[in-house]
Amino acid sequence: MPKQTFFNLHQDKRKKLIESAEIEFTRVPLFEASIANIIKMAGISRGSFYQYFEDKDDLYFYLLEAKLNKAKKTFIGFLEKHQGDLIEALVEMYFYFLTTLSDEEEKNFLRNALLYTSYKVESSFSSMFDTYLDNQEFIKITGLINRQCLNISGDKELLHIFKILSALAFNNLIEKTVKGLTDTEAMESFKLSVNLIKQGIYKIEIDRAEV
Amino acid sequence: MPKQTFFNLHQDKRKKLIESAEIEFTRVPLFEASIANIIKMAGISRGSFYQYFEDKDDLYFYLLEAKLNKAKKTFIGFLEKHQGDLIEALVEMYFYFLTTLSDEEEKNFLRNALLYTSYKVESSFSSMFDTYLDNQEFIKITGLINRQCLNISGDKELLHIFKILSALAFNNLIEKTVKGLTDTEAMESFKLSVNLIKQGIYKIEIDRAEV
DNA sequence: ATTGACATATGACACTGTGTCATATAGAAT
DNA sequence: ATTCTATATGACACAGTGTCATATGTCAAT
Repeated sequence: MPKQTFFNLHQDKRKKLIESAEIEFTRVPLFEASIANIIKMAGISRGSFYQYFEDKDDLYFYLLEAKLNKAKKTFIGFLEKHQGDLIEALVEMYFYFLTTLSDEEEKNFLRNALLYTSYKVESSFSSMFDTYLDNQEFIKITGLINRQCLNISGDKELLHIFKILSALAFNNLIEKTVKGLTDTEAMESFKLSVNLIKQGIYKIEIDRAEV
Repeated sequence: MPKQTFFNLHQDKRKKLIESAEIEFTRVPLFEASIANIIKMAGISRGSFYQYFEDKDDLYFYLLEAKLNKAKKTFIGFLEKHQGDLIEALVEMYFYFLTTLSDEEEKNFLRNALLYTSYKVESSFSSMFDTYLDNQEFIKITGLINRQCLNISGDKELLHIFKILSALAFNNLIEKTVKGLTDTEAMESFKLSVNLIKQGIYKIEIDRAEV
């Protein structure tokens, strides 16, 4: 978390610093990003940077967290829109990432985050549930979900389904990025996977009721 | 890929270098690893290092690739053992990672790889299929798989199922690592997810035959 | 308006690390 | 012995990080 000094900063200065950081982290992934570039762009001194942040990571994860929180809000919106259908919401979320976020800069920031800190990105997203076990946000989200269409017996299964689906979404995004698939190809691939998961991958002839 | 000079090296020297690199990459992830440490341990000069490898990444991914190839071979073994049951093979593979690989050093190397270059690790593993489309290895693997118990219509679906399952396995491994779960907890979590995928997550009352 | 106390700003610096290059050495082939 | 080629070396130029002594700004109290 940035230090208090950073939050005391005049809005303009803070904004310029954030923008400079975004440019740098869009250009290259975290480990290649240089503080020198950021402070040059923002027009502040090296010493000041360390008044505001612990180090490069501090700034980076602050930015990333903000973007992820925005994404989570968007997701909750989709959940409401689809009357709690988790899968429909996730499919639309995936689509949203592919298209609405198709602004090149934003995309490259995401790409750098996904490839080099995927575990942070994904665990932040998929832990939307289990980190907020006690607060309103958790209740809000789980309350939204329509459980009737899901083959689950309790909260534990619900959590797992959410994890499976977000794992799938993130892995598809990474695959798209690495292989340079088009949006359409990525979307189709994702839908195919989701359908397989919906139906179940094991062939069984008997009536599902016995499960 | 290391340069020819590296492969021309006397076996002892090469082995010592590899071991030194493993120690360093076990200590810290790629981006924090230092060539200085590796050459100090291996007792070679800085210049020599650059005779053998393009850079740090070159050495790292050479080691990683070797470990992944070993893992792939192990997986094929499990596939044979379980008469082509993809899921049983993967569950055992996951178990193998958790236990057989429980030697602390090896584990930390894996941890560093998973957290910071997960996309490389996973795409290397899950592309076991689609990168070898033409060669014997592909035929060997797909030939091994028992399709009768899978709810698929062709190779495309098979590929997706494999991707889904490996995404799940890797994400579970990462979750275990990040959250510090015990082997048992991780195994249970993985099995729960796998069962959900087997059965399908959508509740349907009708006979599956109509799908 | 001056003082003092505190917050903020600065860039030189010590340090660690990378990749290169001119030079040295070894080995094999003739 | 000589020449040719492969390999070895560490000093060096460069780039980056985090720190610190010092400077500057701010503002409340007198």
